[in-house]
Amino acid sequence: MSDTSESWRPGSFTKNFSWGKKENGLLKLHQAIRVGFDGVTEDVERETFRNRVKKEGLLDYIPVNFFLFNSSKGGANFIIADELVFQAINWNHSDSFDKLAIFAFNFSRVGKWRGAGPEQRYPALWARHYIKDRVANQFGWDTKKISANDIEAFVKNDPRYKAKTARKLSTNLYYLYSVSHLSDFSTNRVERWWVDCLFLALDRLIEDQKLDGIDIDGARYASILANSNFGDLSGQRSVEKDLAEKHLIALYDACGSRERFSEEHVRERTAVKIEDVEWVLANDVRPQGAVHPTNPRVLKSIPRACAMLAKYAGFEIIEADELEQFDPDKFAVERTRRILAELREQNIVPNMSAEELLKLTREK
DNA sequence: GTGGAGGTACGCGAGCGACT
DNA sequence: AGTCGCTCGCGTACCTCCAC
Repeated sequence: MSDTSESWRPGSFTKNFSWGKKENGLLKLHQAIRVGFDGVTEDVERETFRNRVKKEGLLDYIPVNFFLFNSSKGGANFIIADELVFQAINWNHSDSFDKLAIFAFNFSRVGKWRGAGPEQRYPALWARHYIKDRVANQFGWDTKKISANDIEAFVKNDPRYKAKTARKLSTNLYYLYSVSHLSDFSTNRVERWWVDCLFLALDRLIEDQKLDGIDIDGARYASILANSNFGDLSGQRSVEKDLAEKHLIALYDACGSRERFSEEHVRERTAVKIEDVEWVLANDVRPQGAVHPTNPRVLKSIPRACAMLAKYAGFEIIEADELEQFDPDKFAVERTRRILAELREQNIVPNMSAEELLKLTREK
């Protein structure tokens, strides 16, 4: 994807979406994914996905050509099960889903399928660059500066934009940004949707390379993520996010990257990584949360089977019920209390004064 | 001005026959 | 057997028009 050879094409983005009421956000995309995958987080044939979705009178092109990832196996075209699909299937529609989805759109890597032109693999480069070059780098994520006119001026003035018209594309994109809460990307805190974006970006980057016959191993996850402009595309950058990134990459790798959705793979992986593990079949099939002890905002929803692997990677597990109304501050307080109680139980008492301790920490 | 419906032109690739 | 070139159909890209 070098800059000089890039060609920005609108594709069917100048077509109308019928997203419905503005307050519903990207609900129709959420519905299309659930219907297209028939509620199962497993790769599905593109043809099957489209037929299911069309039968329900839902959108088809826009989801498959802009939001999801296409790959082929044995000559057939598939839509792969990735983080966006996992979130759509396991949680009801929410603002968080919309933010993850709009990130996927801006990330603009949707793979290949039979009959697709080469530029369709990166279908929304105009959006990707608008976010990275204009919104992140020029506006510093002051999203109030985004408007249809600004988008139009941006694409029209770029020689890489190759289409006869720009108005419809600009109004469509502006509409999409306003309904999907892009304005929340200005936060410098780590939030649930951002954590999901990171997993999604890795899913897509790895699959994109796989299309060219390149396998990416865990040691390269950090560098491919950095080269993909994930930082700029996922919102305001911050130290908290940079620190979280390291832990999340480790978690992603530990859970087996995209294999995390296959219980069979996770089971084998767990047996290899952890000795004497006892596999307990749970009645509850809902995903769980993995929290990093250094920052309870680093909370990732993971398939239930991955719990052991997440623990192995240094995360703590929280139950599906807790996940819904998880409060990071409360978690931090309770965790400290628990650790102190454990220390007390083991008769471990401080042998220095508070003043001495403070002096020690200041010198570090 | 903007979202939505419908329409059409066009390009790509599958399929097939002709020729080497 | 391999490859070249042509046709055809489908999917896609983009347009116009309409309602509000």
